Amino acid sequence: MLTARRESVLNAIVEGHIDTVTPVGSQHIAEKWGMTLSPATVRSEMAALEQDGYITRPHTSAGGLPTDLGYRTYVRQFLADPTLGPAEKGRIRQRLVHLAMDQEGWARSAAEALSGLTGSLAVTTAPKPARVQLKRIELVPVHDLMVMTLVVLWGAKVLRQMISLKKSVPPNELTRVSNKLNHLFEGVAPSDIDDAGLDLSPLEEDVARLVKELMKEEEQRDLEDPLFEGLRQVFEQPELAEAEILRDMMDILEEKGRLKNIMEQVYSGPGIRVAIGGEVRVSTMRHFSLIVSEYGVSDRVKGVIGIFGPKRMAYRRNIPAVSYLAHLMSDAIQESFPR
Amino acid sequence: MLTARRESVLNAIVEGHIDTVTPVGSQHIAEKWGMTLSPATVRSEMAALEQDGYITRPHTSAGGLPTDLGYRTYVRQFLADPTLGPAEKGRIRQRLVHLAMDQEGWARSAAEALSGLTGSLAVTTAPKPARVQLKRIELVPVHDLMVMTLVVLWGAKVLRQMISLKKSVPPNELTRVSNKLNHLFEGVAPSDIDDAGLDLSPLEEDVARLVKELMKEEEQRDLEDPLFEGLRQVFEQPELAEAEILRDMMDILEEKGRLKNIMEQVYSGPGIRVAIGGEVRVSTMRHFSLIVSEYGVSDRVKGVIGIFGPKRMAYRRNIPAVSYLAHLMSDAIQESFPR
DNA sequence: ATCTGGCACTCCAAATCTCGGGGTGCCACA
DNA sequence: TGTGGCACCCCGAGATTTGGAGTGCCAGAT
Repeated sequence: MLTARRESVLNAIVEGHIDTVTPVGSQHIAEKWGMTLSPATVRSEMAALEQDGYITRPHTSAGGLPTDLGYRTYVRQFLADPTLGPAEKGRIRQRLVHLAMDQEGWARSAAEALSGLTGSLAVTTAPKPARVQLKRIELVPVHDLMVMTLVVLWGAKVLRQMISLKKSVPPNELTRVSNKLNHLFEGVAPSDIDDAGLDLSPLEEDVARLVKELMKEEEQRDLEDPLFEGLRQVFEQPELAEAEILRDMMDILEEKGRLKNIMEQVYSGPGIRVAIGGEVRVSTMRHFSLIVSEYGVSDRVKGVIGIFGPKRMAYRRNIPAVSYLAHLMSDAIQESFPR
Repeated sequence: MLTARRESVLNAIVEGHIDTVTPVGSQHIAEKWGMTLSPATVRSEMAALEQDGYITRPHTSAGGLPTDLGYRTYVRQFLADPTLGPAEKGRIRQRLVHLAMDQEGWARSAAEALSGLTGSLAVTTAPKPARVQLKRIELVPVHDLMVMTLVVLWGAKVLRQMISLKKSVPPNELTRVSNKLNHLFEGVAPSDIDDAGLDLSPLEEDVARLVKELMKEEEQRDLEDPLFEGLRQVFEQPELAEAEILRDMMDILEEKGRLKNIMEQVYSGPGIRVAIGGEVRVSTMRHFSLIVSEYGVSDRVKGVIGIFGPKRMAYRRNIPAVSYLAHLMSDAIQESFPR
């Protein structure tokens, strides 16, 4: 049974731990309370909290530490109502300047704002349109048996892939091929690329197939690669003195794929999500939390923005910040992707 | 006076320190020597080395630690002759597979090979052609007052920049503009873009100017942005337990610009270079060393590859590895950029 | 039926102390 | 010029101590 009082004791424990790093004892809590409750009473509440799995103790006769479940219940209140003071809102808006930037620029700018504001490691992915449409194909000879295929999509995304040829092809022939294909396929979606009955040369066919392949892949992926900002700050966190924890973090951050994978597990649909420690089935996340929110315009374009850090992070500030920034991004995108 | 014997004592100190992490005393050295010299004699040599600034002592009556100068003299021998055993060569070649990769792919593959082989943090920049030449201009509308300009260069590099328009321009007008400019400027170098007497519309002029600007910038930069590989491994290094040293490292690695700057200070021309600790005037480099080598084909295309790590790194292995890999890269490039 | 003050007890973390060993410097001698 | 010997230094790893923060529980107050 989680009575109201018990819950506020839990809150005090979580917040106490967040800003002292150490286990927090009954006295601290009673004091924070303005002594409307005695330490002894708090102790009995703590015993109950431990019983029910909200807190643990590092050893008998030590203060309490929140468990994942403890954090979860603590966090719930901010998820329910992630509103932000107007002052904070202003501060965020101020930091988020993205005039004349491409989409990756937006993502970077958002990450910078978020990181600067919360002092944590911010993670964002650039907005990615759900449907892809061909703008132009470009064939650039690299040397006689190698050609780089560039596929420019609407939205200014560029895909690239090398082709190796069996035999040398002169540049002007390449130009002819790309012109022909551009003519045939301009503005087309990957499913509409169909070379049946078009009477294409073998090279033309190869290129068409490759382009279709690349575009399909692009359409399949649902997030761009994440980029992060504020790595340095996260090292200030005391938990990273632990070699093992540091290793875990590097494991997650070293290749984008890992982080992306975790983000995909967590975000699932609009709204703000939090994954706390072991809640996501990745062992290296044990000591960390991830706050993420999707942003974008439903079904047309989306990205994800979030904060990664030790479980002992400032949820109270971070959750509303992520939430608000996601809204700002969505608004900006709404304006930029009309139609 | 650095006699031959004194120098070999220095070598023993450096290598001893490299693999024990601790200061190294006269006994160790004498033993390593097979006891052809007594510890007492070694001590007097060490006194001289300290006198001349090759080593320091953390306190009276402790073993010796190499200074930057000490490392420098130690390293000199490998710089003079950075040859590698055929076995090692084979192992490197084996790791370096870059068929059908673009140039950034090469750089990444090289970094992976280097990192995997030496267990250090490898840094590379993609090969960058010295001269730039226009392949194609692409104008992609983003929304009615925003257009993304893509500039495709020979070598398949793509530059991108947003333009904001004063008033809306229909897509087919954009296509017309890009077609016209492509017609005029295809294959041209930035200095040859000259809109005088060409009778261009204001928009055409703007785009032409922008393209010229972008290409000039591109020509000016002499290195691509560095990318690195093997971050996790460098954290295994015991020196990074020191919070301050760790912070210094994050400072250098967090934004590419910083690292690039240091690399540019160090590399200066073909051949292999080493910067040890304070030798480069960047305070955060105090505890670190950087081995770099240019690669490429003289005056036509170049990049840089290197290893970053604590001063106490395996120069003996790392220097030849960097050197050999640079050669491999140069050869590969030679093949791929004929003409 | 709850809450509280009091008390005995636990455990950690920091401070202090001890001590062995790896190191030096120097000197006298081959 | 190199070496053995010797006195001495000083760090670092344990061992020991100690103070404080904390608990659990009980008996009495509300």
